[in-house]
This record gives sequence, structure tokens and C-alpha cells, in this order.
Amino acid sequence: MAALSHIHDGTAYSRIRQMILSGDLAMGTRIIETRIAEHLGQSRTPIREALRLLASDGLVVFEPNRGYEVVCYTPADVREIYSCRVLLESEAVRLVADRGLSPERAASLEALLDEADAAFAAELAPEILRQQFLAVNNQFHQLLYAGCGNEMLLSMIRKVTDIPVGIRHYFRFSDDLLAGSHAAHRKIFQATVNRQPERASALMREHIWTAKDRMIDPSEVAMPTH
Amino acid sequence: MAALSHIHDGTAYSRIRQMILSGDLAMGTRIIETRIAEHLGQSRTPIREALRLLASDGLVVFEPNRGYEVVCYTPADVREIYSCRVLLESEAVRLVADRGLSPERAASLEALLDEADAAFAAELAPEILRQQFLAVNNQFHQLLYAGCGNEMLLSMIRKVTDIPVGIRHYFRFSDDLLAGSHAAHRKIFQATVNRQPERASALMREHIWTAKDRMIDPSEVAMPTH
DNA sequence: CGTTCAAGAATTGCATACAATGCGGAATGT
DNA sequence: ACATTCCGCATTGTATGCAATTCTTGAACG
Repeated sequence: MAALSHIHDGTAYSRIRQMILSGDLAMGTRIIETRIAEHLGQSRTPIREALRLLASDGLVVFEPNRGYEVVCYTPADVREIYSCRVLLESEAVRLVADRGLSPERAASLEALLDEADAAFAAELAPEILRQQFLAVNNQFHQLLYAGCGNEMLLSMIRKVTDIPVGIRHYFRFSDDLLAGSHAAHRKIFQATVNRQPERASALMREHIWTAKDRMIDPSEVAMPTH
Repeated sequence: MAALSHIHDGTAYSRIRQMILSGDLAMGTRIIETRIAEHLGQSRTPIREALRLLASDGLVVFEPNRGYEVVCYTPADVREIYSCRVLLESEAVRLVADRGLSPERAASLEALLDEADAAFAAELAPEILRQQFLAVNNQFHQLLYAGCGNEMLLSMIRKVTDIPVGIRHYFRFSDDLLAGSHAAHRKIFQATVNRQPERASALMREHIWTAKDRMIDPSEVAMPTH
């Protein structure tokens, strides 16, 4: 089930999950079973099961007899997550570069990169560009690892990747930084198609470390109080 | 919730979980909600929630409208798991060696190692020795990583570590191999207390790789038919 | 004015009932 | 004899009701 958590079917689980990831349910908001139930037009029973699943995904926190609320990551949590991303994703891309990328996937990835190029060229409003790039960014990473040959590794990567968009408030953004990230993607892609596992892996480590360095100082960030 | 999955409270979740890990419910066994429910003296509702959680842990596989069965790892799955263990645990021990081990934890670990020594010296029956060592082995690993400072990493390690004991049938065992594993533990522990992160990490990688190499060939292993 | 306690409201935990689905075996036709 | 259809049983999916717990509010008291 959780192994298929990236599939968007119509189940209560995936619908609530999407609400959290997209920020419709902001980080830290309390979740009341009956409210969600009537919002989705179902009874509490399937909602409860979905919420327990989401708790095990780490997207909501659960306290017995108290209920659920959407997870609210601290900057320290996000740093942990990015440390794990460095580890997992550099390994995944190493495997892919070692096994070789299928031509179809290479083409899809290149299309994604071109799409990002187009977004930059289009001179969009900063916030729009940022959203657009983030979407393409996520697709690029997922698609790149898809053929790594280790499902367990992939499921762990999804766990550290599928987190509420709200955490982007912990990061600095600028057109320059976005462009730099995009350039890194091109280099990683190139090393991968060239079958240079160590190089692709090192580039990926640096890429994610750079993202981690963009985190703003804990003292600056306005944390929800809990 | 899942972050606390190593705690053994009396919930249906942890009880079923323990049944699976211990082998009381063998790999591949179909799980019928009503049967488990009456076995645990509860209604189906909490059982269902527990089973969904276990599905997300990967300990049971779930098919909609069909139900659950205890996960049945193929040798290939186990190889994946061990690849992940190499990655995660070598990183965890690196972090611990870098941060330094608290004196209490160091003492506990040393006690565990001495306990293993005692087991070897006791000239137990091979099967008993094997079980005893496996138990101490798991405790050693868990306790060693506990202070790594990255909860997300720890939860991922638990995921690849807490798997049904049944998989031990995929591995070769002998007193020599056990003794070798024990010696590796001592060396890893020593490098850790000596604050040699790279060395501890490399030793851990080799330690788990060695375990992986002990897997018997897929052609030799009698797989349950499904 | 602040603190404490209690009663009511809101919410979760669990059990039960019923609907929907899937599976197996018997009956039927070729 | 074999394939096919249909019926009945076993099991899962969902809704609802009630008990247990927690939270809130307000009044009494220091």
C-alpha cells in the first residue's frame, strides 16, 4: 500500500495525503475525523484508517485519545530530512548511472529539462516561476531514480521527498539559485547518460547539499507555536 | 506512531507485529481479520487499523477487497534490504563515531559484546547459540545507532532491520561465521569509541556486505509457492 | 483579579450490523 | 468429459451507535 503511495487514486488516503502535501491542510492544523469525513462524504471508519496510514508515513502526528494534526517540521527536522536525501539520492543516481538509463526515460528527462528552460525563458513572475520549477524539479528527481532497481530505496526516497510544500518557507529562493539548481540537474543528467556513476553521485550530493545550505537560519524563521 | 514502532505496548498493532517478526505468523500466511480479532479478543475495527499500519511498514501485503497476508520476501528482496542496510547503517555509525558515544551507552554496548562472548564460551547447541547471538546482534546494532542524532535515519534503519526472522533461512550459518560477525562488532565498537568515523563506517559496510554474501543462492532456497 | 473545580460539549475508541465483493463448488448444457 | 453459469459462503468495506476520554467554559472561591 505505502509502496504505491505515489499513485493518486480516489481513496480517502490519497485525497487527504494530497491535501497535506499541497498545503490545503497547513502544517500544524488539527485534524478532526468527523470534519474530514463529511468533507469527503464518507463515514469516520475509512477516514480513521487513512489517518493512521498517514501517521505511519509521517505526514500527520497522532496522539492516542487526542487525535491527529498535520506534521509541523522544525528546521532541524528538515535538516535531518535533507541529510537523508543526500545519502539516498546520491546512491540511487549512482545505481542508475551504473545500470544505464533506458532511451525512453532519457528522453522524458530531457523533455523535463527543456520544459524548465522554457519556464526560465518565459520571464514569468518570480512566484509562478518558482512553483513551476518546483513541480518540474520533483518530477525530474523521481523519474531519474525510477530505474535504479531497488524498490526499497525508492520507497525511502519517496518518504523524504513527499513532504508538505509548506517547508519551502524555510528556504531562501532567488532566480539565481533556481537557475543554479537547474544547471546542476543538467550536469547530473549528463553524467548519468554518460555512465559515470561516481560523478553523477558526487554531483547529486553537492546538489542536495546546496539546497540544504539555502535553509534560512532557525532564528529568522517564524515558527508556528506549539 | 510508526516512529515508536519499536515500543512493545499492548496494542493490536504491536502484538500482531511481534507475531510476524517472531515467525508465529509465518511468511506468506493469509491473515483473516475476524480470526485475528477473536484471537486478540477485540473487534475487527482496531485490527483493521493495525493491519493497514503493518502494510505501510511492509510487514503485510494488502490487496483491496482481498485482504492481507504476511509479507514473503524473495531472496532478491532481501538483497535489496541489505543494500539499504549497508548505506544507512554505515552512515549512522559514522555519525555516532563523529559525535562520540556517551559513556553509559559505551558501557551497555560493551556489556552486550561480553554477553556474546559468554554465549560462545558456553558451548551451546548450534541452534541455541545462533538464536542467542541473533538477539544480541540486533540489540547491538540498535543501541549503537541510537545516538546518531538523526531520527529520520533511525526510523529508516528500523524499517530495514525489523523484518520477519523467517528470512534467516536464506542465510548460511556456521559457528565460524558467527564468530567472525562477533569479531567485526568488536572492531566497529572500538573504532567508534576511538572517534574514527571513516573507519567505523568502512567496517560497518564490510560487516553487512559479508552478511549479504552469506545469502544462499536463489536456486538452492526452497521458496513457498505463490 | 486570578485560580480551581465541575459540568457539559466535543472528540476519539471500539463494537456491531449490514452492504459489497470475491471465491468455490454444484448444477447444467454441449 | 469438459466448459460455463449461477448460487451460496466467506471475507472485506462502510456506516452507525454508544462508551470513554479529553477539552472548554463558566461559576465559585480565595
